[in-house]
Amino acid sequence: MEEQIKNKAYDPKSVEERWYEFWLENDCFKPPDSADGGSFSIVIPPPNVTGSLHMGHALNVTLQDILARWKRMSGKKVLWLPGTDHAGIATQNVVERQLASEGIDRHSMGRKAFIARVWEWKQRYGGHIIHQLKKMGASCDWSRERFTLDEGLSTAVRKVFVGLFEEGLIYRALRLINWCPRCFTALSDLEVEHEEAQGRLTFIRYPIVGDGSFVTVATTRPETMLGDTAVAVNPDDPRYANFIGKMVRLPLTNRLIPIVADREVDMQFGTGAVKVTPSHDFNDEAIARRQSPNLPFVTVIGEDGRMTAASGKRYAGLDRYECRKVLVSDLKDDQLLEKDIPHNHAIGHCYRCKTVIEPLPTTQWYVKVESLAGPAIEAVRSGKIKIVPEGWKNNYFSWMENIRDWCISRQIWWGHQIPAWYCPRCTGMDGKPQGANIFIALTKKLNGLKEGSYLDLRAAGATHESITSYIKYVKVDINVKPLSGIEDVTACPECGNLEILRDPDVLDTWFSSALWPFSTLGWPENTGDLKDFYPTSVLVTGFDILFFWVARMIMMGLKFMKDVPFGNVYIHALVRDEKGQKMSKSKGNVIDPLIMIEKYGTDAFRFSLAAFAAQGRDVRFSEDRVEGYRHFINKFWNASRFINLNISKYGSLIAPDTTMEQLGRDLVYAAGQNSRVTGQDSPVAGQNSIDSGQNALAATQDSLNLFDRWILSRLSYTSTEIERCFDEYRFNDAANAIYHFIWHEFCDWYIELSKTSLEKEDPYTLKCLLYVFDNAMKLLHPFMPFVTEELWQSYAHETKTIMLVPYPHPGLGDDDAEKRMQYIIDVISSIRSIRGELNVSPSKPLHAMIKTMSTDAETNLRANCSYIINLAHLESLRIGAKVEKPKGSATAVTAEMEVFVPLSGLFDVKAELERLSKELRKLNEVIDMVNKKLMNEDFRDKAPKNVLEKEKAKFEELVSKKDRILSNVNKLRELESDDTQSDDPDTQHLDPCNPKS
RNA sequence: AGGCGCGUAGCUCAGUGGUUAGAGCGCUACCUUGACACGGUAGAGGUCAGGGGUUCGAUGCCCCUCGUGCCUACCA
Repeated sequence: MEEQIKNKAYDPKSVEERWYEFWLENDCFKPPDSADGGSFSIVIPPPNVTGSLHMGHALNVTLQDILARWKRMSGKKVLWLPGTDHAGIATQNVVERQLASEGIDRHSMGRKAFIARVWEWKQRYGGHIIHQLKKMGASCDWSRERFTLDEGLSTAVRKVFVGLFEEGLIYRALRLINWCPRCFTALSDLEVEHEEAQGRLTFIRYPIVGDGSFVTVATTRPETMLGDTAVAVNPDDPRYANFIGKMVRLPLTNRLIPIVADREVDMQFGTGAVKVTPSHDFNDEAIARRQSPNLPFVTVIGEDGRMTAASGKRYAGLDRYECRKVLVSDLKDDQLLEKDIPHNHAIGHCYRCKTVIEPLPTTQWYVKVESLAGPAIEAVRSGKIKIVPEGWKNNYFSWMENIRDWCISRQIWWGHQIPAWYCPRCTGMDGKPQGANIFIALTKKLNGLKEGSYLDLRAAGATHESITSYIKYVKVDINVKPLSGIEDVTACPECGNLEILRDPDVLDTWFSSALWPFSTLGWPENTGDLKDFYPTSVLVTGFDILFFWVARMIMMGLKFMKDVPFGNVYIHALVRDEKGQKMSKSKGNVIDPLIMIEKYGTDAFRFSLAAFAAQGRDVRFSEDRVEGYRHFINKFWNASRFINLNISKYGSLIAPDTTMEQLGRDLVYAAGQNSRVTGQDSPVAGQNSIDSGQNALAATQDSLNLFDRWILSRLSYTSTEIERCFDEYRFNDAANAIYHFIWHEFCDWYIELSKTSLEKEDPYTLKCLLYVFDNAMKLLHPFMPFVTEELWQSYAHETKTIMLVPYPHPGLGDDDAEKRMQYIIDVISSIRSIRGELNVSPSKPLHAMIKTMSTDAETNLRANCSYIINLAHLESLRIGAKVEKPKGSATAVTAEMEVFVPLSGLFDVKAELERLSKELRKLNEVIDMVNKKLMNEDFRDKAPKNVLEKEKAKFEELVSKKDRILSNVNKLRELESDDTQSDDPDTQHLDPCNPKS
């Protein structure tokens, strides 16, 4: 406590690490063995092992931590399960880059050694982000941390793969896929980012065989013409009706290709004739498959993005873009280039490396999603899964309803290797021995061969063992039949062959992520965690992975757990910079969360994120606001200093060594004795409900002072509000509610008022201060775990951490106290306003008189006049129905009273007249408006009665107020013409607060 | 091209079919008052994008326009 009193400012650095260690040592993040309130679980969206904390993570983690801490304090058995995913492509890229700097490539070191190297990297650097999550204060149960390549999770992956495979929901297919020529792997549709770019539309003449005329086609990718196998026109296009069935000579090659008809050809676009390159365009592939017989596929671009041998001698080996230039110039030379005009279109890029993707025909593994999507759609439609904010539901549906099969194989090494094997000895679907259809490249020559079919290599004398140990890559033709099983397949079930080969591909990282909500809880084992925590309560994530991850988790959860993976999905915004731009390294507008923490402390940073997390809106992050919330923490810190100072001063009012818990019980006990507070419910005991409601306080009106009652009522209201906000994931509203309560109610008013009653040694005020502050710390804790723990520990408590203390529950309000308090606030504010606007020095004590218009107002003001005197800095105050306005006073008019402040001598009549007429102006505007409404017959007839009544009452009040101001104005006018501004004797001998005077 | 969202104070954003539309930051004036200058008090500042419509009543609901952002899409 002494420590705290010394420091006028909160210093987060000296605090945060200490308490995080403390929580860990005391196992505060682990779910208790039992809890009455049921369980609450969240699995973290696993960040990439390669990742380091960015704003998105920071927001994501903050929101989850708020929920976890809130639910924990609310008595739930909370599990927040952390972990990372292995991020196949990204991680492999990182390590390959590292290797490249050492002059090594992964193929030369071999698969085994490479994977060992990645693990090494992972152990060394992979924990980085976990460390950063801890800095954020994340209350994850670290003892349950998981990694998607863990043994347990790999078992789950294996089981799911085999299950789906055996059911025919996983299959291999040869078709066009998105290929990244830099990452050297297939990508799923989702992993391709489309970006609008300025390109060119090239019009090329294809000579028609026989008649010397041309058909002109338009293309954005001229280099693919080398792989054209047809030209397509719409069968209804009269321009080309006679062309269908004719042959054209493909320029720059000697190939003849047909002109075919296809309904999908858009007659409006380009020339209405389209070149068809089935190997390099999804659309063309579809045309090719619609033709009968199917059009042939000629692949002219290879996996490395260079032209293949099939493109002809002149172009083979050229980069695809280089080839484009050469080819266009060649066409020009041949007079076959009609025109080449600028053209905007969308181009797909690899989401990992931004390289332009190349559609290529390859054999890949797919998940047939249609049957999985149905139930997943239904789960959301039926409300079994609630998506918040609701707007995202539509996105979810529209994607799910048009979902396409999911390509899950990746041609990389880091990941779950596909559990599929091939027997080279068995006969394949094309009638050949399968070994002839398995192509293998080796890292070194074996018996004179560096590559060839498995059969070729064996025929040359290489053993199965030597082949498998020197594999560089393997390509398994679509005609080869895969074998799969929970256990590794070591012998061909058909022919008993022991010399079989494993599929080299690994699974898409999202395949394992899709199982995350149950694989992390121990599935396929039947664990206690699964029973306790599945389905999880809520998934907190960004919308950017709604399809990648959320949708797939729902499908997999329903399929393998027969239940949804989570009840709620809270989708939060993207964090942008203050200009609304997406943060990205290339733009250089990235704000590093760790720098924010360093500068302002974790609590201020977390609170900022929560306060800006309005639903359905992006977060525009600006550092100024973080600073603002650091000020808020400081305010809170100093409120605590104030309380501690007063404990030192007035501690004798409470028993020595009283804990906060005891204090609460005492408050109730005393209440029972002298009827300060009635009721069975203690404000702090029991469920910790804040019972300041009518029941509890009915008998206290004469004993607890107005302000104690008022602040208890505000606390109660705030708790109610916060609980409602949390329930609806309105984090920003919750943050604002607590901010407003602490700063503008507790500090601005209650602390100021308490100074007066503490001077009178009112023990209840001290107790209320402590009690309300104690609850404020609890309310704030989920947002600001560190400072609240630090402060909480400086008070005597019976429990060891604020983390596990019951969260304040909503209670009843005290309307009577709120209404009375409003009078006091109005009076004090109006006097302050007079002071401020008439430029009266704050240090000058004033006299004031209040003419009351009801006995209720009068009693209320009299009971609290010492507070008014202190807060408005008065020398004297007279209250009564008969108070007359002294000459030369400034006035303020409120609903039930008039306030006069005699200001002879330091009084600028003009300024006061100005002030009053400004108020009159405003008032007149409103009166006009209300009057218009009331004069409207339709309004009187059709508006609901209560609204009508309200308007009438409002009108009366406004008019009365106006009259009173007017009369004050008139008196001032008289004064203005009166030169003798002598001191008013009335103000001289005022007896402060004496009702009789 | 389709879908979704946004446009409210100088800035960032809340908000609601019916009180004089709010907050934070910023701004202005005054104040070093014993919790806090990372503070206090008092102020200034808004045709709620524009135009129609529904309604007794619209910033809120509907339509259109303009501006802006995002997602989805095989127009070569």
